[in-house]
Amino acid sequence: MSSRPTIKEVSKIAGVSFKTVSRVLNNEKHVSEETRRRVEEVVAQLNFRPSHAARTLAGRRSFQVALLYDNPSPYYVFHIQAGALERCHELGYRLLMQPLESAAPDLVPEVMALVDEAHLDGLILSPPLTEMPELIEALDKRKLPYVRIAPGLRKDHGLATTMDDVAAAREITRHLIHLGHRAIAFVRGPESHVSSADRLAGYRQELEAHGIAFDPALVIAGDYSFQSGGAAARALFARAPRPTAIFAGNDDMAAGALAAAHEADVAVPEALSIAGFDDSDLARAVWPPLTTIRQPVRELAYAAADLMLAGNAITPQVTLEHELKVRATTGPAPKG
Amino acid sequence: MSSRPTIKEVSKIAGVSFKTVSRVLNNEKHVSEETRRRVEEVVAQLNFRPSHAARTLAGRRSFQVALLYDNPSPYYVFHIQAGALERCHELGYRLLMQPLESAAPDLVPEVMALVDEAHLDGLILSPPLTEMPELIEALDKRKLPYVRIAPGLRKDHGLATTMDDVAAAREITRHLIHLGHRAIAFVRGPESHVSSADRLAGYRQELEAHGIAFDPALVIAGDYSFQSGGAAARALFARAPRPTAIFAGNDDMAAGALAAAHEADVAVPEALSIAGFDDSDLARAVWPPLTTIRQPVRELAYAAADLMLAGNAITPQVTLEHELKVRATTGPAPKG
DNA sequence: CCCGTCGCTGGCAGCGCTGTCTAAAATCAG
DNA sequence: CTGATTTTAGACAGCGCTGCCAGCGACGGG
Repeated sequence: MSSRPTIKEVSKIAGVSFKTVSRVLNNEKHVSEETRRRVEEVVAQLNFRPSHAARTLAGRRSFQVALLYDNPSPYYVFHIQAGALERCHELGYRLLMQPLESAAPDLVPEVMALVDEAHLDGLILSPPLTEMPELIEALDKRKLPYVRIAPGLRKDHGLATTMDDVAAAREITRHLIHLGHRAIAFVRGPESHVSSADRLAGYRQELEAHGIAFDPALVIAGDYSFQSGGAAARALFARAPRPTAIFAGNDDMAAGALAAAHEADVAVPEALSIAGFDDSDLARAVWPPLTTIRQPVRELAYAAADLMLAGNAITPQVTLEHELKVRATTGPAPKG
Repeated sequence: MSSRPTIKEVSKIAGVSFKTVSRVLNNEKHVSEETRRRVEEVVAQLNFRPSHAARTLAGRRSFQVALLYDNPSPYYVFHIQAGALERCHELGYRLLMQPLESAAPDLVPEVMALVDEAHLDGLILSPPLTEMPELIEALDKRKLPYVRIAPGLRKDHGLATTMDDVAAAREITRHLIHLGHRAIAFVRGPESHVSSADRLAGYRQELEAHGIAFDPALVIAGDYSFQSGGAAARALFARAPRPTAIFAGNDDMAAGALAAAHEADVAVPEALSIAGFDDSDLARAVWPPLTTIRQPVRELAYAAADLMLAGNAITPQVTLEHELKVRATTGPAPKG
């Protein structure tokens, strides 16, 4: 570990006080153009980067935020990470990825310890951590800035980026209805995610808007996993008459249902239509490719970081557009 | 942002000097049992966590390492992250996830700037960053500790965790040969990953060990993406006679080939066997589920962090076991 | 022509710890 | 029981920055 240059060495070479170098680094005013240029030259020449630890210790900001997650989906985590990382990087912030167990009894103290230890300037919460009342409360009490990615947004509370799950679910349900389906099953996600409830609500609303009675027996509980999608489909296949379409609350479960259909020799989409939600990598990798809703995961995270670190207070909530992706797992309802 | 407790407050309550608290926190000796207990009590009671920034600045260690990656696969990144994060957490280290572009001209200065800025204690490199000579050289010169995850290991240079790609590729090729396949195509990955070359070598070796001539025409270039797997399969389907098996260098490409087979109405595994490599989430999500090699991605990363932060110098290289997962995309070669 | 103001710059304390040195108490050898 | 050593503890500097305050020359209003 060779010795790294410090701000003092830079100042010596540039022939100014080290305080002036600090000003240049922090883009403060009251530095003449001439001086600024000279300092910047030396900084570039030495490839100098100020010590993050020292700035954190001396200043009131750490330029460090954490993204809290508790999600088993590689796809989801990878993309929110990418989006948040990008915006943080652009704004000169560092991002700590922090997996957590939302059910752990010491969740709040754990988070607080992390905040203290790292002097965090803010927190980005992803589902289901967006829905932990004790956490939100503790954050508010501590006046710690935070954004929530894709929460239910029932109470429009604090900074958040989201998409309209209800509208999206209605859209894909409508797509199915327009194809002639009437017996449409819904595989819901875990209770802990408000998105599951929202998608269920959208499904139900659209059904009723078309005069189709909502049938609770057609709603099967899943947990957003591939396995649970397969199990749900198998349960549905055991019924007569079989529903002609399955709308799964996410792509993993839809892929599970699709695999179950293949296994049971149910032709998709001829005998059964399947729709997912998320447009994860999986949606394009299975056969036939899944009809689904594109959720702008990466953009949601990018906007979240932006909102917290560079946002104006005028628009505390940002809603991003989803998009119905009609692919090959949905088709006209079979006759009869 | 309420005020966090400091080491001085802890020391005041415990009735010792703050230096003694520091000793307890760092598990140094020369502290009486009695004193240690008392201090630990106060620490727990206040939920005190020492300021990472201050320790970094004052000490010679930052308890901070970064995991460098340049990989488009959510699955891969998610799992190395999980493994590395777990071991780092256990050892009291913080992990920075740092995406990078391995082809960028300023890769080395970028990394060095990161190291300086964060006072990093070490680096975990994942493919293809494990194979950048300038990076390795710069790291060596700076005497910065690093581990490489799954490099080629041709020159056994420095710390590394790896698996035997050659042997694994031989194994799965053997499985295909035992099923009666003779015309086995191979879809290779990008040049930048040594794993592609290793897997190709294993494929070739096993072929020749069974007296099957290696046919360069049966090797199609891919880039580890789903698309490239599909393209390779379509190119193969245009040939007569068609190979009876395709061994793809990773699961994404295998899934692409599988989708192409479905599209072209080629029955898998009856008319065509397909094998992948990695045992990613995808392998179980497609239909039929893929025969593949389980690569212990998470364990590789866990071991890497362990090697660098807690390892002994005696075993600088760790090789982890792979496992052949025979699922449903491979079957007896069609007669004819 | 003096004093207030503004733009630019430097001086200095201090953020919360660790490293090192030193002092006091406890332990041990002879 | 004395001198040497070890264990335990505190004092203090200083890591590399930022925040705050002071200084200094230029400029302008009265």
